[in-house]
Amino acid sequence: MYFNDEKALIIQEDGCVQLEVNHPDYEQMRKELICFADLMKTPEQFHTFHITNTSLWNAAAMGKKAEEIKQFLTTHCKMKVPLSVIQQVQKMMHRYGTLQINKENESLYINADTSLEQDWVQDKEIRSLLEEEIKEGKWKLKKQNRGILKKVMTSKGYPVIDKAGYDDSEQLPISLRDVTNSGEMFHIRDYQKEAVEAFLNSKNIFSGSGVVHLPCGAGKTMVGIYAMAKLQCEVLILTSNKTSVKQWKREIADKCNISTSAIGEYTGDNKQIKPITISTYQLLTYRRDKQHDFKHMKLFSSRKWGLIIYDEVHLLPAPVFRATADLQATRRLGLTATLIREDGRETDVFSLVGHKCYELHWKELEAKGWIAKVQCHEVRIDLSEADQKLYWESAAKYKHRIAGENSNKLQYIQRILHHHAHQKILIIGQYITQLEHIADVLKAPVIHGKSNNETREAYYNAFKQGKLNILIVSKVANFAVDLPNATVAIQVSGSFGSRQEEAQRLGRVLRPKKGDNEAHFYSLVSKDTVEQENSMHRQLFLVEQGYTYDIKEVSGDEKDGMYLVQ
DNA sequence: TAGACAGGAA
DNA sequence: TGAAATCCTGTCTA
Repeated sequence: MYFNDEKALIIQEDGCVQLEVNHPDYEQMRKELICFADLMKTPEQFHTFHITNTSLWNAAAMGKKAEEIKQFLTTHCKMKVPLSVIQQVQKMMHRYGTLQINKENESLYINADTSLEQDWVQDKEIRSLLEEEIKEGKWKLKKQNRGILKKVMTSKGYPVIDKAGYDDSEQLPISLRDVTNSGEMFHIRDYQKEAVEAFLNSKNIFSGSGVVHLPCGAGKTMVGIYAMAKLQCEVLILTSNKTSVKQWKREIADKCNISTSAIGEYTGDNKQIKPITISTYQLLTYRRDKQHDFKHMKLFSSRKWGLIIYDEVHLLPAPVFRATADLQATRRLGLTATLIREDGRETDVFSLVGHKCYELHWKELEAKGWIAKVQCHEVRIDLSEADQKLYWESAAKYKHRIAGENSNKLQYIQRILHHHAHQKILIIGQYITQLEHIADVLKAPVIHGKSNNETREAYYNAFKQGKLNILIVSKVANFAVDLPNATVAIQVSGSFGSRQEEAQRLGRVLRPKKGDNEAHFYSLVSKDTVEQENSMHRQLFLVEQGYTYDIKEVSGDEKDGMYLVQ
């Protein structure tokens, strides 16, 4: 069989694409591939991508053509591209845009391109959501099925473009201010403006709804606020926690000409419903037990919202998906830094909130200087002798923790601290006992879930003001929006293969730095354990964004710390 | 009537 | 896979 060794790709029948890491065109290839395929694995020699229906539609939504993709695959494949892959690309990209939902005289219709096969009509589940056939390629559908139909059709390989528009909403005059409360001049950044334009004019599955994908610290709140100012309507904002509710409220009051009495918090301790209302996912999904209803879901229909903002949309809980399915007549804006979920429900986010309508890769923002340049290091450390015995004798479910708490990690933490002396360093980990032990040895404070607010604030402030250089934090780092930024982050343990957590933690050093604008992210991993496997998966999202981990293998009895200083 | 705290949920 | 964090509510205390 013809096999060209100079080419970079191997393509399998199931849509998996292997990219040779040492190929001279690796970087260029990676950039091309992530436009239409998902990164699945990153072992040392080949990175595996997967071409899926969703990844192809996303490419189509962002303006890519089937021909370009086929051309790219054919040009760079070591051998002949499997026919099944060519067909999938052809079929899915061509299907995109051929099915539409339209509104005529208050009724909803689905219109299909009749030059294509109408096999979707044969599907029982899809049929049950339709009302009647008007003529070939035109079906009437029940209004209440608008969301669920899109979801079902999408999952079966038929993306529908929703052009039925939105219900009338209550108007609310909002404009941006030029000067903030602290007297600073304020203007919106170009990319934030572009994101909102893309959202309002999105021509993908939903016109006028969608997900904006921006790195941590790129000012996603401002994107939401600018969208509000453009739309001039009443807004419901859903976010992940109470600190974030307060932050939205503060930002809106600071950046907009609007009376604070028009902004309401709808949380456990304060249930206001105002023209701008901010709430949490957890309140919405609260119910006493499975026999009771979600009593706060009615917030969705309590006013004529013109826009619903889903902050951190990747965290969207299952019951809110269901509610969102019924909300297709309200404009929706999703905001996220990491549109990935380990439960695979990102397709649901696409089909119910909206497709990705704007994206700025982390590395692009770095190049523009809006975020710091981060060097990622993975330090692979041998298990200590005691832990090694324990590890091999223990059942699988305990191995992750033993590897995470590997006592050899401590000496490498100390070496890294020594190497970055006088810089601001966050040590982040998963297990409280481990963190407390580290805190003990380093004589540094630790903050975890049970630390009260005064303690947290006191340490955060000391850290911000430079009175404190080392701060140890638990999983609070995944949630706390007020956790101060640092120059160096050391991850000592983490939860299984969470790509989101890895990205979140790297985000802790992204704020631009004075001088060379450089920061470091270290991930300490026990060599040849489940932790090493998990860490590969954790890194996938960041590798997709263009980060590379420089890997150092070290053994437990090494006495010199030179490996860090080269 | 505010604050503390336990218990359940996802 | 397991551990930890968060939030909401109801109850108890001062």
